[in-house]
Amino acid sequence: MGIDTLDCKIIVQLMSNGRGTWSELATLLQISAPAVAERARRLQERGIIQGYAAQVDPRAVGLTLLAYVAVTLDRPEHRVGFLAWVQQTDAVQECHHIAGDGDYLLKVRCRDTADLEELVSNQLKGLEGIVRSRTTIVLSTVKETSRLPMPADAPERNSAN
Amino acid sequence: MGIDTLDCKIIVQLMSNGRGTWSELATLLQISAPAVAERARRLQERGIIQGYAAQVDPRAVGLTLLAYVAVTLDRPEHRVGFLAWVQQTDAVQECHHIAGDGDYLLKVRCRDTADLEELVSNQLKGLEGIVRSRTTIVLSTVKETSRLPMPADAPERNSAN
DNA sequence: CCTGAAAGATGATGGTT
DNA sequence: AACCATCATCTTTCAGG
Repeated sequence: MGIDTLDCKIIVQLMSNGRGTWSELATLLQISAPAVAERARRLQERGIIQGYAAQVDPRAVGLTLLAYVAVTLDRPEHRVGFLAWVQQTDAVQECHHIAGDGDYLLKVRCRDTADLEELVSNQLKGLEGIVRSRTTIVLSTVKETSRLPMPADAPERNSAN
Repeated sequence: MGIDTLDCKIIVQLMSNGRGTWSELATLLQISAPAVAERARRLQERGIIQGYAAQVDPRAVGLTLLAYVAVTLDRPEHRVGFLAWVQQTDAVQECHHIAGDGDYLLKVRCRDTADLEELVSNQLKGLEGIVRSRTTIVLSTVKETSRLPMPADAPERNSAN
């Protein structure tokens, strides 16, 4: 579970330029390219770096509608079916468990309100145990980044020089 | 504004394997590597692919707390200061405009409740024009992907074979 | 973690339909 | 106009230190 200063810098860099070459990073961090490659490989092996992804503009691929759906389940035994639906439904980008015993918050992306209606009114509300769902439509997105706050937030545990 | 079938396949692939080589993609799509590289380059040039990013496990870098904060502003003239704060604050990963005239939804990541308190009670509520803020703490995350739903959702406009 | 060499990927050029 | 093939250059990878 140790992440030193160098790992941190590698992570920060790869979060904003995930396709940069090891050589670039190497010159930036003043170490050799194989060292960077090895560290990046190990970070991924340890699950700290989970993967690399192209960041795509949703509107460019027809996904103009973004919404948050707060869902309330009545009983724990209905969770399984709900969670299975969440996993297999691509329009659901995120699902967070938020409250006492049956509240979830979904981030949903689709083309238009017709798609959203199909998703919420037909699919979601058709599941067992859905007590209530409140949908909040996003009018515009001011900021949306996958970069995690790291500068002063994650103090290094090892500072091996 | 045209995205054909090939572009779609490239996008889908790069969303789940953003560091794959052009050669790999080329053999997968049955075309040459330079063709893939050229298309990927143009997709990025057109802003459809906005960049590439390493996906990092937040908990591995000490970010164990995730929260959503719903903010209400009183007047439009206070928006500017608020939005500036949002942009410069790394802990705010997302900011969506959601309602009538002054409602925003923030996705906030930090280490613990102390950090969250500093962020919401000291920084956010210290801004001009903040009427109300309701914080929802996430207990656990069931699903969180940056992959956009594309399979049947974005029908190709050109299907040049 | 570094150096060096082999294997591979990228990027540019010219040619093809 | 888009794609393919080839070659020069750069990067990655693997050896050994």
